[in-house]
Amino acid sequence: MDTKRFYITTPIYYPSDKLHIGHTYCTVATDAIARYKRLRGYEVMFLTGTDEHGQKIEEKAKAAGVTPQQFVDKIVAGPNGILDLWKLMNISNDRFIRTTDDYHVAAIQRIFKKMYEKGDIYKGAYKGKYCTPCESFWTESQLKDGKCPDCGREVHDAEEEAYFFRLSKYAKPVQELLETGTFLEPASRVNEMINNFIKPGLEDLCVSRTSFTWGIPVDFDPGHVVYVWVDALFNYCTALGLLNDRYDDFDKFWPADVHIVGKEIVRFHSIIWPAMLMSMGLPLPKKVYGHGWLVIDGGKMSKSKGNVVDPYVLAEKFGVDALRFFLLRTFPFGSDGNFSNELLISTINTDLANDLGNLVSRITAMVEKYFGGSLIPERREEPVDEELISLIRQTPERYAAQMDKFQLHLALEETFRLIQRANKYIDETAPWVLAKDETNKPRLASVMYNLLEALRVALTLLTPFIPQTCEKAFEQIGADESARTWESACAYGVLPETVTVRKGETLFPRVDAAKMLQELEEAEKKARGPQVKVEPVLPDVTIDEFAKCDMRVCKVLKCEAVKKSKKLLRFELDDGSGVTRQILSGIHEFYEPDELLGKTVVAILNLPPRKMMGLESCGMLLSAVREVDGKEELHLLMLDDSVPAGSRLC
RNA sequence: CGCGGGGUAGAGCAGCUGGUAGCUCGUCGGGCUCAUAACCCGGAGGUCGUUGGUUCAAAUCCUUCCCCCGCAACCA
Repeated sequence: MDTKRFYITTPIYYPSDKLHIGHTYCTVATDAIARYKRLRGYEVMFLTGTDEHGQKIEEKAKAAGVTPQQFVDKIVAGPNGILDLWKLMNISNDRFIRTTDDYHVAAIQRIFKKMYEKGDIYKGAYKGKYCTPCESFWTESQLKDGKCPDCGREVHDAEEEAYFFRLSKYAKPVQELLETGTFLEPASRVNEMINNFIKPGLEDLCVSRTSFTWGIPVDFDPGHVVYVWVDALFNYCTALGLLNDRYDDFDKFWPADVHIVGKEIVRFHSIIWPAMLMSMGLPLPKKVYGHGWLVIDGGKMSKSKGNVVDPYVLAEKFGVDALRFFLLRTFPFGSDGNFSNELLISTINTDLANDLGNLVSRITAMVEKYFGGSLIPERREEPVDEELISLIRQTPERYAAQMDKFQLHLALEETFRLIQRANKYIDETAPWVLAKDETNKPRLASVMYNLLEALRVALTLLTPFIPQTCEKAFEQIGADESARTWESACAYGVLPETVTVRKGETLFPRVDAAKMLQELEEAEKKARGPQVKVEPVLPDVTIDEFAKCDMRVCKVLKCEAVKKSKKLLRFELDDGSGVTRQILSGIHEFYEPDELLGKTVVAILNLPPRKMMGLESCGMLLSAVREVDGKEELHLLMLDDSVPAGSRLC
């Protein structure tokens, strides 16, 4: 019999910016499913990657003064980039595709040409509203008050030559696909697609652009680049080797078992994607699953609101497994979830520290205390054991039923029911009472064994979610590799009779909520950048009063530290008069004398001379000053060296 | 009438193929002391957004209105 195979994907993310907790959520969920399938014995292909072309990246790169390739390289492969993030989050993807990879580029050109030769891609004119200064096309609906949404200026009708995909041709089969079967889940998303997009009629889709160049060139028509649809969606196939020889398992893994996607791109995956596959004569993926979003205070996370949550900060503070667990335990996978630090902390404390971590801790402690670490083979069963044992037996099946529906939070709920039952069982059997009488040893051994078995099964089920912790905990309860399989999770009595435990480090320390919230706030403040305190504007002065200040450009002829002074520097300046002027300035904290030699600075000359540290200062150098995070910062005002000494400021 | 989702105990959510309203946190009280001040048991707290209807029976089906959120060509 063939090995059971499972192909699962995340979206390929757009690296125009650092990824946030929402991307992490999606990837972690996909990872848990992939790990679960491996546990179940499937040969899994888990793909993730990045969608690196497009106008936005071209613009961002330009603004940053680098090439688009350099720009995406940094975000994808640079320090704290996307690859690093997935490594940190312990993501077990088998492959990572970048749409700038050579094999993908070449394959997309072939796919585009194939669809063109078939007649499903044709050349036409893209009509829209054009903003000349922004060099951008907009649709009617994108306009803001009839004007360019970017710059607010007038737009005019324009058209450009472009290639179109005959999406309209596939409207009917796509509708049937959505209406019958379970292609798109959760089911609530189906109505949205049909009412919103299919019923009003599917228009042909613009699949090339000439307005920017950062994309895959249409090889038979210079000037055109392939637009996102064909480029990005087909990644799921090229990464397996479709029309390229980098990989060779397209036949093995295609069609995909499930594309996990965010709800905002459900449309592309449930309408455009199947249509394009139909055009190519390829089998359709078995399922598209649109998960919900993490929202904050009921509103969307966004840069402009400044409420974007950084996964690095959270992983560092709470640990990777705790973060993974929280994301998947707390929120129903299909719908939106309200993210908050308070909820994160309370989930960690309740489930991971109090229930799971503490259970491991109390059981291993008892086995060590009462048996010196290894159980005796003698047993004495009692009726009270029945309930626990029967739950141990039932849980894997219930868990699997939920996992197979991608109801990750419910699968975890089932698992924690077992963990809670085990905690209760300790109360029911009161091992510390049994331990007082030697003759109860066999009974005590039974109780401990049942508890260890409950833990073993629970840990196996948790492995896809918190792999690192489970490994540690398995060690502690004396479960070797063979006792960590799915098959053994479905059985009772797998651990050896005289199993040896070893109490280890605390798996999940309780989090001090008040302290942690404060730390997070500080970390966020730091991430947000320094807080600059700006002084209020002073009361008005008249132009005449201002004109009394004689501010002039000076050249630094000599600069040295004043002896015994921490702050003072002594300057000899050329103020244009021909006579050297001496000024003292308290800026030694910010500048060393050498670096100021020869600089062009500005000074007020007509202040009355003043003595400092026994030296006379004839004027004052001007600096830009402000308070950052409670500390004063200063920049000496310096001009271009081409400005001659003696020039007056007015 | 653009489309979709949602309004259920102090907070966050489940229930919604109709039949005495559940879960987690918090709160109050009790138990236990093996354990990460953890664990176990119990109590209090809800006219299930609003209007009308179907039914022996509605949070659950239909209807009126109100409020919140998202989407509306590419932010998971």
